[in-house]
Amino acid sequence: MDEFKTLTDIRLNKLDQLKELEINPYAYRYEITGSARQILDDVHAYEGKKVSLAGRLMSVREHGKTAFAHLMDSSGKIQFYVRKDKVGDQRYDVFKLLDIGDIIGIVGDVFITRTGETTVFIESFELLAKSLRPLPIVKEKLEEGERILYDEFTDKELRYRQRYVDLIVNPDVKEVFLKRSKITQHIREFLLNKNYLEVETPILQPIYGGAAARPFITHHNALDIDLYLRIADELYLKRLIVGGFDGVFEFGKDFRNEGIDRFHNPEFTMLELYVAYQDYHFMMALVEDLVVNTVESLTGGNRITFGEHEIDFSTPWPRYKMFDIIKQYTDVDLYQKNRDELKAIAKELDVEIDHGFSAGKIIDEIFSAKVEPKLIQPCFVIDYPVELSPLAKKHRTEEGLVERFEGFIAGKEFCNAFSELNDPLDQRDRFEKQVEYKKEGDEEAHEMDDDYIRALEYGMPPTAGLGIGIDRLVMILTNSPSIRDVILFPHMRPE
RNA sequence: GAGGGCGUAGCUCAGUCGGUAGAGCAACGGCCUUUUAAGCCGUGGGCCGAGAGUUCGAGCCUCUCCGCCCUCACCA
Repeated sequence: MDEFKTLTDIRLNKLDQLKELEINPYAYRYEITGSARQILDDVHAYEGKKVSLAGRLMSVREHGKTAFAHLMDSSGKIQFYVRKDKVGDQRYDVFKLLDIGDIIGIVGDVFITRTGETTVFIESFELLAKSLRPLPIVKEKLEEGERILYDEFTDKELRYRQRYVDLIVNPDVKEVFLKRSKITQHIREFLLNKNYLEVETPILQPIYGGAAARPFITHHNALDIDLYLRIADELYLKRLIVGGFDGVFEFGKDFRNEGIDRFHNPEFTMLELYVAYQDYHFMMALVEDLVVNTVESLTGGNRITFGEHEIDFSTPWPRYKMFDIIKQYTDVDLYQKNRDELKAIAKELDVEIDHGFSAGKIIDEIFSAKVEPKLIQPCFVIDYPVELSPLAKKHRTEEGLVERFEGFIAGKEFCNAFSELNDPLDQRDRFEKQVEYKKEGDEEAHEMDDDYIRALEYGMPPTAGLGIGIDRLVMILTNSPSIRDVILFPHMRPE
């Protein structure tokens, strides 16, 4: 065998040998009767019965003219036992040409070995797809109920670039993405049950808006115009409220041209929701309801472990006014302070700020540095400075503030919502201010959106709006320290 | 964008003071008919991330580049 240099060469040679035996190494279909999980969960019902399974060969322990092996299907791993005198000499030779990683189908009777493991004693098997690349071999041992892993596939770069391998050999990874799917499905059903309408709005937008971020730019050839990949769905969804829908939501991919770290991926999933005739108080209650419901559906309770923290989702979650909570953590009252005073306070508190920052931006910086990391248990921070929120409605009683809240869990923002600004004249003023900020060099400031103003001029009912960062929420609910652990194919530099 | 860490066999990792590249698992050959990190005997496998430099000699020292991770900054 020394003419074969690599493991893939050896497998290619086996492929040739199989073809010589007139075995198609890439079969067309295979009839199965169930899953590994079903059998393992109900051994007594299956014991002595014939089953047919298909999946990936994950381990082989040969013992002369017999072998024990594990087959893994989408539900889990199950052991099977193959014996030369059972499958026949020729087929046993074929079995020896199989490799870990091959996709095979098996037929046999369920029994329990004398060490107590549920096993399929196979009478026949079929190769369904030959694997040409060696999988990482992860071995595990059960010791006092603990699962001990040996040679676990841990290289993060390989795991993210070759997620398919990660999913094959690291069962916990699959678990996270099953949970992610359950979470979004649950949220969707929750909202549909409340009669909100799921809609789709443009990803390619001539004017981007709805958030403060730098966009990706693309080009439409036939029209010869630049378009932006959306940074938010907001302005389109509110046009739909103008159009007469009372409640709409969208699970949307947003794209922001910013740095990448363990909390940021260039494309990410945002749930946005708009409800006519409601305000931000209604929306806070809705968020509590939605999140608590989701946690319950996932865990059966209302507590979750995230890193070193125990998160308790019991409602009601505290509502902290932004200036109150800043005062609580810094002993400084920022309300009604002007920009120069705020600059001095920031310096005093050791919070770095740029020269161009507005008063609102300085307040936000102080909040982010001194308060946000402390907000471990679920809570809402409410009533933000108007400059930070060009799309939010003026506070009904507090001067200079808007009716906005952000939700925090484990020291990170996971949602943002407000009573939506529906006064077209005020909105035009706000946009004009944003345009000024932009001229002064704020790359994240809004552009003027004349069509959006036009829509508001026709009249938009009082509306409450919400955005939830789905990736962030999934991180918390799956105890994942990095956003890359909850995105199947996180962004990577090209190989 | 700045700072720190890492990159050695398919996987997980050693590699001393600069002196011929190592282990376990996987693979290959042999033995073994209820094993389970199966076991025993034997064998092969490397562009040491890439390139340049210092040196008689570089996996190791220096520089440049590439990729990943962490922290910070910007953001959700």
